[in-house]
Amino acid sequence: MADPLHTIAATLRQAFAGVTGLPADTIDPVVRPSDRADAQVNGALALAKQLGRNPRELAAEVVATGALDGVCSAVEVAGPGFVNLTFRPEFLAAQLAAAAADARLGVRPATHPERVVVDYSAPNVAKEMHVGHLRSTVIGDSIVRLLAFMGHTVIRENHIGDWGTPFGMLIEHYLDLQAESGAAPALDMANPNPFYQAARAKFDADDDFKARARDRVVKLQSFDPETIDLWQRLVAASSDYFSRVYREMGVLLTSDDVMGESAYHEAMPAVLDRLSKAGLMEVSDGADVVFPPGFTNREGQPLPLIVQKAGGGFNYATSDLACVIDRIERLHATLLVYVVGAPQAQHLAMVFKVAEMAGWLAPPARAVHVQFGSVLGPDRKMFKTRSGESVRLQDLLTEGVERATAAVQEKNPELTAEEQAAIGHAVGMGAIKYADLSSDRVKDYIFDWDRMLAFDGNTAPYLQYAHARICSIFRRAGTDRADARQAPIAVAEPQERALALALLGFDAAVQDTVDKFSPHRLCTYLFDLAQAFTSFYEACPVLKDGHEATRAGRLALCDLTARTLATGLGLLGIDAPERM
RNA sequence: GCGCUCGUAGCUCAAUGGAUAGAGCAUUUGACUACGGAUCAAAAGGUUAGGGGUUCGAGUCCCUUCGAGCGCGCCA
Repeated sequence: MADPLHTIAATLRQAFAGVTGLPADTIDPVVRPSDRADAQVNGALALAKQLGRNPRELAAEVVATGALDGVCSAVEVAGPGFVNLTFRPEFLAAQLAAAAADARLGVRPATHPERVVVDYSAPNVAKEMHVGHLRSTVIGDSIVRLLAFMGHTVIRENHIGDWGTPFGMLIEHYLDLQAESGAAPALDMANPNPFYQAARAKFDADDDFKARARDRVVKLQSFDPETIDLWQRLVAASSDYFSRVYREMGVLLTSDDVMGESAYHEAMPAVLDRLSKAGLMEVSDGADVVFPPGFTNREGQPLPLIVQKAGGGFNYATSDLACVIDRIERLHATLLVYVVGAPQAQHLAMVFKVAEMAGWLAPPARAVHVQFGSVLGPDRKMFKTRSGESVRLQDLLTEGVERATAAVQEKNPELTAEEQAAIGHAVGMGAIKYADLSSDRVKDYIFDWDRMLAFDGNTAPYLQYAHARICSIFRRAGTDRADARQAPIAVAEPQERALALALLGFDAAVQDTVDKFSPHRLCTYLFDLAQAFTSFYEACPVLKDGHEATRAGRLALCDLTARTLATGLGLLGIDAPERM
């Protein structure tokens, strides 16, 4: 184990058990980072309370066992019963060596690997990908990478909006265009709004068109071959476009991950059947519904989840339930992760509740709504263009890359245009993603180009710069990175010590991030690490130091820092260029 | 009306129930013939929206008031 806190917690659990007589597996020694020492132990306070003892005495008894003498140079009881720990440099060096030798950099894999479905992005066919899809895509992608890194089997699913009543009018409009031009219309899914809005306008204005559109929906839902073919063209065009955007973003989703609403269409009757057999179905105002407990409407009456509309059609609740069944019974997932905006919280809670009531979602299987807030403009309202339209995702990405590329050109005029473009892409995309990931996802955040692209502060460019500087040291040193990491690391200077402690916190940071599905925790960690590195960089010369052992040890420290930064950024879906 | 989420420095944000609430930006003061200054060192900045409660200990948990955003039966 490369995490000293984790290593020490195991030791202390035994020590507390010996002193208190309690079973070790019920004891949490509560070992935490501290600004007063390398770490602090808080477990004595709670245990003393539980046993009716004096916490300082209990803490002193644990210290007196000498369990920590091998790893700590100072152990002292302070305040009401805290224990402050100072690690021995040799202990830190050994932990660093373990991390450096580990391809996972000390991050422990999951003790119980699972099959996990992550549902994210979910744009709509024949509609724009806009800023509203940014968060689901970026957060979801990071969660996919984190879960996979932990050793879970991750199944990505892109639940695109490819089914439902709008397709009647879209297909009829498509046919109108075809009849007018005499050829298959070109579908520009990078700019689908004119197409969608023209269809919508006809639908609203023209009763005849409206009737055709409704008729077409019926044909679609009964799998009329000609209609399916037309529908397929729309879906394929959009899906191709989505894939292009994902490639540009460096997001893992591909067309193979598409599991749109249409994929569950055939499974929906069985949902009703099974709900009926489970005795959960009721009829309310002509619709078939389930009343999950704990939900009420405006009038304080029980709120139903409608699974079949009064007219006989299904809705998204039905398809979401079919989706739960599919993920559990076909894919054998035990964890369903929904990376969906906060406004869907009640809907998803009701779907999960009904799935539990029906027995589909039963332990160990469970569903988690990884919800997130909105992207706001500088006015603190929903981020819109000046003309009040939603911001196209593509435009946002392009602008970010352009701004970053301009900065790279200014700072590095000596690089080739190709190199500048590649670095600009990494920095611009990284800045956008990092801005989205670095604040608590449940809160809204304000979109601000200047702040996210700043080279100071908690930004992607700052982290990327720290990484690039280390790469620069190795270019200059002419030392092979893999050789450099073999050298023993001495922890002598305060900045070396601070950097060492930061590096050894990687495991805890990743575990915490995954447990809470909160990428901002990893961001905070990486920023702290980068700051510890730059302080070290200022204070501790690597190549200029005269002693060979010091130089080798510091190079090893640099290598581990660079790998930790690159790996951490990678878990966020962000590239770490070697120069910038 | 009910429900969910939020309210922390001038601004943008952190803080698994642990000691003195931390960063960054902006402001002020230092360090440049630089292992890459896209940097570093430091100062200043707070009644954690208000009020109760639980706890050895509360920004965090519970209740309540105020404020903001989003939901609340046949769109998805």
